[in-house]
Parts: sequence; structure tokens; C-alpha cells
Amino acid sequence: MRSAGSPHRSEDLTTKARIRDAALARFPRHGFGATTIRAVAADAGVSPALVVHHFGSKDGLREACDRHVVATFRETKLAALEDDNMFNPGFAAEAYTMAQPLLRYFGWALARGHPAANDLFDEMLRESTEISRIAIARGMILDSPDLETRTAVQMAMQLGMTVMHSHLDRNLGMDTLSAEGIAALTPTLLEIFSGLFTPSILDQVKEAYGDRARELLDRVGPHIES
Amino acid sequence: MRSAGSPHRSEDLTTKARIRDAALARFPRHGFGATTIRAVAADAGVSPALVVHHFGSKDGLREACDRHVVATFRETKLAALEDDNMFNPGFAAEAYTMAQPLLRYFGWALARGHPAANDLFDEMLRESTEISRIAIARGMILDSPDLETRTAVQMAMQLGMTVMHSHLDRNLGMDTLSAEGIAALTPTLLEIFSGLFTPSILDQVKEAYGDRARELLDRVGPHIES
DNA sequence: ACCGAGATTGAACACGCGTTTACAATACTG
DNA sequence: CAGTATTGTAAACGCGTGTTCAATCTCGGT
Repeated sequence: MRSAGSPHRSEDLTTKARIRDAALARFPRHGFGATTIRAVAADAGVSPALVVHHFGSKDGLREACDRHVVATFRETKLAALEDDNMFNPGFAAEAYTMAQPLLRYFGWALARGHPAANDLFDEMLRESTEISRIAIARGMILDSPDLETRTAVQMAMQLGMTVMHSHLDRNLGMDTLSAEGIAALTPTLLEIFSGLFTPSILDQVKEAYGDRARELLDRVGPHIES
Repeated sequence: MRSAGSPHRSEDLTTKARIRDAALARFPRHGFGATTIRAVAADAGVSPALVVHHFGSKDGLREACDRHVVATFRETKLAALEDDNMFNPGFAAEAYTMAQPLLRYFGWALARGHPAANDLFDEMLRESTEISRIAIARGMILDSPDLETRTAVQMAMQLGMTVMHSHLDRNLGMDTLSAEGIAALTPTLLEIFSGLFTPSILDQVKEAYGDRARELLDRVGPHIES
């Protein structure tokens, strides 16, 4: 799988990017109103005026965050599509390993219903549906008379889970947005959605995910009539 | 099923309750910071000073909203438990019919991770797990080697769906928080979770929900070995 | 009729915010 | 090196905010 391509060490980032990243972390944690330009500037180690100089206004800063997150998600998703990794069972864990602040911000933007995030949701939904169709054709998941609705609900649920991640963390005693957390949770997700998989892919998954998945998936699963 | 018991016509409410309801609607829509006491007061048709007189401060107002929503949810949930309606397939539709502002606010509070909402989440999770155990004993859903995790993930997903409801609404062309929306979506939810149901309860559900559910559920479903 | 307590208000205050402006330092370019 | 754009800063301004306060209104109890 291709790397996201963006630098991760903060000393490699331009001042503008450092300001943006500081805002990216603060907005979802404190909300838009409670996030002050002065605080963002302090996080980035610059003066408040420089924030305005680079982004025009506080709203401009938020829009820049929106655009950056949306663009990064799009790129990551496209890369995944190109490499045909969408059907790799371990894909989710790797994909979610991308910087957690981005995920947190994305969930926040979706919950806020910002136009740019709306567009991304809709685009992701269209692609998700298309991918579901391909997976059906490949005999991996089961068809549905209303695949659009099923995919939409499933996507809303999985993204919603991201927004609720702190509650999962607290109750499961782990960081569910980390790579290890995703890996630990994947068998359970497969168990929950087991009714939608074909028996053959379920066998493959049991093989791929080891004992824990086999244990969880032995009792449940799809049942095709005929 | 018992009614929630709270009056719905605004002219029946005390001024204090009207202020609280105005805040209840504004906080999730505009966020805490962007919600001004003056705007809440205008919505309730009172002066800004009266808001402070009744709730002490803006934070006090938010806390009052938190308490009210959490308490209402608890009451509704207890009533449902008492009446043993938790296993009625049509329960969700009725339960969700309660005032939508409450649902919106609850989702917002959960996403914010407010302590009071945290407690309610944890309590709901504990009860959900207990209910799952009962449902397993009654042969309605399938057991799991890690029922706690499965229940937690399922709950986070379903609550997260509430937070994401606007995106579902936009893409499905309906109001998914209304009684009709819930009813329309329930067959799809059953389809998604079909792997967790026992065949017998799935048959019952097909019977209860009519042609659309039967259509959706005919292809998928659980498969118990032996 | 009187009183007192709670409900309600308009005006004002103090503070922190986003933003502006003028100015200094640095980096780039011919 | 001169000239110029870019990057950065300190200080101040104006505005909207949460909040306070004294004053008025409402109305049940005696």
C-alpha cells in the first residue's frame, strides 16, 4: 500500500502547515467557538497576527482545515483503489493508521455537516456502493434488493463509530483508532456484519485473521437459501 | 407503551422550560461557542438577563440541558424495560419517535464526550449487554465469545448513526429520525445485523415487517453449524 | 389593601475575541 | 549588493459577548 506521502515530523512542516495542524487538533477537541486564534497561534509557536496573515480569518482557517482533510482522505482512498486494496481484509487497519487527528477532524466535520464534508460523504457513498457491487460480482458479499440503502446505513454507522470512538475506548480499555485497536476490533466488525458475507469469503477471513476471528465467526454467518 | 409524559405544546411549558428547549435546539445546531445567550433568549421570547437568572450562567444552561436530556432518556428507557418492550421488533420506531431535538442533542453531547453523557453511554452499554444475554437465553440472537465487545461496537455504531443522520437523510431522501424513517430503515438494519439473529426470530421478523423485510432478509441471515 | 418573593427587564460593565495596522526581520532575485 | 516580496511581530481598536445590577412587574397569602 502506498504511503499517504505527507511528512509527519513537525520540524519538516512549513509554518503555515504547522498552524493548520494546530487548528486541526484544536477544532474537534474544543469546538469552533471555543478555539481561539491566540491558542492556535500559541500551539504553533507563532503570533496571532500570523495566523490571520496566512489564512485571512478564523473561518478561512477552518476552511483550510476542511480542504486539507478532505483532500487527504480523497488521496488516500484513491491510492487504495488504485492498488486494489479495497478487498484486502487487512486494509482497514492500515488505512486507519493515517494520522488520528485527521480522523477526529473528519468525524467532527461530518457531525457538523459542513458542505465540503457533505460532498465527501456523498462521494464516498457512491464509491462504496460501486465497490459493494464489485464485491458482489466477485462472490464476496451477498446481494441486496436495496443495496444503496444498505451501503448508506453501513457507512453512516462506521463513520459514526469514529465519532463515538472515545466511548468505545473508555469501555473497551483500548485506543480504537490506533492500528492495534483497529486490528483488535476487526474480528468483531466481521462478526457483526457476518450476515452479509458469502461463506467462502468468511472462510478466507477466518484463515486470515487467526484464532480470535475463527472463534468469533464460527457461530454466526450467512445462510444462503439454495 | 407508556408515553414519555412530557408536554409537547410549547404554551404548556414554563418560561424556564421554554428557555431550556430553545437552548436544546440551538446547541447542537450551532455549537456551544456560537450559541449566544441573547439568541436563546430571543428564541424563547425573553430577555437575556432572565436566562442567567434561571440558569446562573451559560455553562449552567448547558448543564441543565445535559441533565434534562439524560434524565429523559433514562426515564424512557426504564419505561421500555418495565413494559418489557425491548424485544418488540417495532420498539425502536416508537422509542425514536420521542422529540427529535432530544435525539440531536444527545448525539451532540455524546460526540462532545460530556461526563454526564459518558455515564449514560456506559449505563446504556451495561443494560444493552444484559439485554443481549437475555435475548440469547431466549434464543433470539446468537451468542458470542466476546459479547461485551460486540455489544459495545454495535451501540457505538447505532448511536453514531444518529449523529450522521443528516447525511443519511440527504442521500436517502427521507427524515431518518422520524417515525416513518425509522420504520423504513428497520428492515435494512435487520438485514445488516442478520448474521446475529437466530433463524426462528428472523422468520418472526419477516412475518412482522411484511414484504419489504422478507425481500431483504431472504438472501441473508445466520447459519448455525449443527 | 398590603406585602413580600419570585419573575422579568433594560441599561451598563468588563473582558476577550477577531481583526487591523504599522513596522521589523528574513529570504529571494537580478 | 540593492530592491522587493515574504514572513513575522507588537500594539491597539472595535465589537459582541457573558454577566451584573437596580428597578419594575405579577400575584398569591393574610
